[in-house]
Amino acid sequence: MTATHGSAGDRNDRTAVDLIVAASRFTRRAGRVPGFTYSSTAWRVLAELEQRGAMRISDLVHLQRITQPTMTALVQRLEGEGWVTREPDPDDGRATLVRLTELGATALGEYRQAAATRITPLLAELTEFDRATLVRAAELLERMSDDPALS
Amino acid sequence: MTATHGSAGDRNDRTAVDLIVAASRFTRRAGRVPGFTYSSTAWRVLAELEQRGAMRISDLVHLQRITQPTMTALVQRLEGEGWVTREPDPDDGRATLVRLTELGATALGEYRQAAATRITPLLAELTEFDRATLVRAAELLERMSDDPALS
DNA sequence: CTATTTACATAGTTCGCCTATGCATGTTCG
DNA sequence: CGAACATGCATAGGCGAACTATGTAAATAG
Repeated sequence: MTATHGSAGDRNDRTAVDLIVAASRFTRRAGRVPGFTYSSTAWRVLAELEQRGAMRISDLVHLQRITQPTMTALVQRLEGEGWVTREPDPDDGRATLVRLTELGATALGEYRQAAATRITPLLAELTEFDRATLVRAAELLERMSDDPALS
Repeated sequence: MTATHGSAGDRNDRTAVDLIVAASRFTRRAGRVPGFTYSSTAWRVLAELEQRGAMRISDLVHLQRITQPTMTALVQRLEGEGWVTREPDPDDGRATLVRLTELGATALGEYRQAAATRITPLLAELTEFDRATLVRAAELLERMSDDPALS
């Protein structure tokens, strides 16, 4: 970090790095829930399917920023768990539609419950203002994550 | 998420889950910097060594929440890059001290620079209040990450 | 119709995590 | 003092998570 002059750009650089580090650490510690061996990406895929309904593998690829073969492999594993189903896309003979199953929704809910159980008590220790800060920060992180510049 | 009653606990559960998801997505998108193939954990280890000086493998294990063999392997790879050195700990014949090299500090700086380059413009588009929100959120995430409950 | 693009599966590789195990050193206690 | 136990880390093996490369089939463009 070049801290020669305290311009806004430099301050934002520092904030950017701090944010990446903090998010990374938090993700590592909060996201790995004992007893749940699948990765953050897997849970994010399930959540995306829950929110949006059936999606193509290529759609998931774009949203999750991993390569198509990685996504194919993951979807195959999730299918093996009975958490998703795969069917041909009626609109395009090349494409596959991935759909969340009830079993998958249940598994996702259980992961969420387990993850929340570890974080919620920490949130309860914060002030109302700090909690609101984190709520807003989550929104901002999501928004930034969706920015085309981060593709 | 059981939204049957709007108690604070449930709201905090929801916030906890949103935070985990948002941090995970942001980490995936912001932390994977084109041209830099090492994982978040690797950069965090380098940053920790930079901040604290030479450390034992077991110290790094505790701080990063990964197993000792995983850390041994990572340190070996980092050593192979010339980013860290390993030497016997004079205080304990079993232990190894890992030390950041100048090359490692340079590599870390380059990663930071590259990572910041992609996020900083997004920060510049936010209001001053939202930026302050993210600064505070980073602090809170770090604090929560350090909580013994998340071990 | 041909050429090109798109969608996804397969193959191979490396990294990132894990558990299990083994060796060496350090500590405690009878 | 020596045995039992604890600690620190390296190695081995396994699987998931990521990648690039490649191939097949379907869709699109000219």
